[in-house]
Parts: sequence; structure tokens; C-alpha cells
Amino acid sequence: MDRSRRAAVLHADLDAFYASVEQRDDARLRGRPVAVGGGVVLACSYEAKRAGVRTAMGLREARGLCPGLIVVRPRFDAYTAASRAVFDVFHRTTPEVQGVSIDEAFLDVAGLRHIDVPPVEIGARLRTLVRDEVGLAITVGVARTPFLAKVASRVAKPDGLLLVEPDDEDAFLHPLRVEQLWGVGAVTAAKLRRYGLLTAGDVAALPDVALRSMLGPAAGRHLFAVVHGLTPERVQTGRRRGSIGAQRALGRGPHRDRFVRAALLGLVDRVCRRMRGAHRIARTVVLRLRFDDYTRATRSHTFPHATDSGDDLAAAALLLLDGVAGLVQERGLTLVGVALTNLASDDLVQPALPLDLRGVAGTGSGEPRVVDGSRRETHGLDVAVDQVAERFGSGSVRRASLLRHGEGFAAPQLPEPTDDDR
DNA sequence: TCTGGGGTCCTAGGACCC
DNA sequence: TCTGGGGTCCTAGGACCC
Repeated sequence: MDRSRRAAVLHADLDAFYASVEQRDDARLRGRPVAVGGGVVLACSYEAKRAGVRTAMGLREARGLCPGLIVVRPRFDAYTAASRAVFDVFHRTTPEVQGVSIDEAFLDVAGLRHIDVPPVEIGARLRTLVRDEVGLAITVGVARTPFLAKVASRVAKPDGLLLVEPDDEDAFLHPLRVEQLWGVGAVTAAKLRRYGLLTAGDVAALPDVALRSMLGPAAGRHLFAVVHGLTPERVQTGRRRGSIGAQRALGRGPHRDRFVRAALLGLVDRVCRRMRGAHRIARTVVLRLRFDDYTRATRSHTFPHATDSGDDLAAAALLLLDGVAGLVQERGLTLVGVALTNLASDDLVQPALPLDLRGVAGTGSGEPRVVDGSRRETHGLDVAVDQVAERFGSGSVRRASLLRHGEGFAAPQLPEPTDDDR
């Protein structure tokens, strides 16, 4: 059979994940409407969904819709452990696993043809294994592309299994409302509705130029591909995340300046730990703010080199915060966040690299390190780069540059966070 | 109903370079 | 004196996902 016409991609998606873990671990919650959250609903059981409770809804509203709602505080450690157990089942099923989030993944089983089990049966076995080993219900969509498998699992929820054969793709897709298509949210759906386009079939009747002019080039092209089954077939394994972030809701202000700064420093410390734990280094730090009126703002600073220096990243974050003091004063701050982006790998960091760089212009006396992933050869250190090329081969060296710790940013003195800064 | 904490990708303008 | 196109990078914002 033509491989390109075979439904061999699985999308496996745990049902109402956080709420299901709570129901698994506490028999009193089973069969009852459960919401996990504090302030807002992070996840809710299907019993609660039937009453109209939705993710991201305020708890007060949720209780109004569902008087018997049981609210439990999230236990993230339990969810992480359950996720690991489920992903272990995934990896035993096929080496081609692409994690999408804590509770879902794509699995490519095309390479498993020699065991002569149809993909839909592999999906059924996967569901049984997850049920037996982890005690959770998981829905599986099976189709020719990840996108179609994702939509199939969405349609099959809860606790379902749905195969979309290549010949049935249009018949499956075209009756669906546009909101059911992965990537079409409220804004895009509203735009399409203004043109009288309610279903995927309505959209499929249009030429791609029309969609591009309605939605912009990328979104239009994407939607055209979606409704014609032209999305990529390959599952993407081995992708690394592009950013690491943390944020914190502060509640209604006004907040003392040093409280906000201490909160920000705590966040920077957290993301730096995670970044080092992931063996990454960052070149850009992004400050995220949310105000009383729920407007948002971001500010960013990009360093000349990727770094893992917490002091430099914290200093940059604090300077960015200083730069929006007026906005904060004006609108009132309710959330502060920080993200590290432009991440590079620290795999090739060679602290003891036996290159003699002393005397090369610009290196100074600092301990130079070679870092893969920086995009520019700065300092004009072509001589040194040539030495790196000799040592590691020219392939990786185009992207190599020399990093001096903390260079390129004048770090101000940081206040020490103290106990009363909370 | 006043809304958590993580992410991804795209767009658009300005700076800068060739 | 007035004039190109093309490319990359940085910044800020927006849509969307779970």
C-alpha cells in the first residue's frame, strides 16, 4: 500500500486529565462533578462539563452553573507522575513520539508495519494499556496526518477511538464546524462567520487566495491546507522547546515596588534553574505584564550572546521593569512574568577548551567558552572560529561564537530579596 | 464571571546591511 | 539629489493551544 495514503498517525489524548487523576485517586470523586483549580477552573470532569463548566472559567461562575461542584486544589506532582507513566506506554508502543503537552502526544506507527497490526488496533491496545497500568481513560484518533488524528481524537472524546481512513477524510472533515478545527479559535471563527462560513466544507469551497485575504497569508494558507487534507504527514520527534517561562498573578494592587521586584527576581531564579537543568542557554529575556484592565504588555532585551548567567538575566529583567514604570503606575499591575527565549544548547560548551585565545582581540582575560547556537560571529574572532572549526569540524562552526560570561550588559547592583519582601 | 500558568507561531515596523 | 530591492534581526503585539 502507498505509505502516503495510510492512516498511521495516532493522536492520544487523556480525558479531562487533572480531574481524572483526582477521581482516580479519590473514590469519593468518581461520578461526581469535579473541578481542579483555585480562582479559575484548570480542568473539570465530564460530569461538570455536562453542567456547562469549562476550563478557564471563574470558580464562582462554575459553582453557579453546577451547584454540586466539588473543587479540589491542583496536585501538579501527581499529574507529572501520571504523565510520565503514560508517556512510558507511548514510548513502548513506538519510538516515534511527539509530545504535544502534558497529556497528549502524536505517535507514528507507520514503521511498525512488519508486526502486521493495523494502526487502529495499536490504538486500541494503547488505550487498554493506559487504562490498566495508569488507571486513566485516553482517547485515540488515527489518521494519515497529525492534524487529522488530532481532530479525530477531539471528535471521539471522551474515552473513544476513531479511525479516519484516507478515503473518508473529506466526509469526516467537511461537516465539522470551523471551531472544531485545531488552530481555529474564537477570533478566526468570528471572521469566517462574517463571510457566512460555518463548516470546514464551506471553507473548502473557497480558493486559497480568498482565505489568505480574509485571514492573512500564513493563517489563510494553513486553513486551506487543513480543509483539503494537505497538512504535513510526519510526526516531529526530537523537537526542543523554544522558550522557558514563569509568571505569577499578584492580585489587585497597588503593590509595593520592592514586592514586584522581588517577585520578578523569584521568577527569574526559577526559569534560570529550569534552563540550566535543561542544558540550555538564553539570549533573550522577555518581561510580561498584565494590568488591572486585563490589557497586556511585553518588553524584551536580547543579549549579544546566549548566557546562563542568572545575574545578567535578572538585571535585564529589572531594567525592563523600570522601563514600564509609567504603564504600571497608570494601569495597575496584576501579573508579572518572565520568559527566556532564543534558547541555544549548552552541549558544546567546553569550559576547559584547550584553545589559547589570549591575545585574540576582544577576548580579554575572561575564560572563553565555545557555544553552539549563537547566530553571529561577534567580536570578529575569525581566527578563533577557525581554530574551533579545526577541532570540531566546520559543520557546526558557522553557528559558533565565543561567549564571555556576562559580557554586553552592564549589570546594576541587585537588591537582595529579603523575607519581608512578600 | 472579572480570568492561572505554561507554551507555539505569525505579523508588522524600524534598524541596518549589501 | 534622489533613488532601488532584498535580506536579517529586534521588538511588540496578537491568536491560539492545553
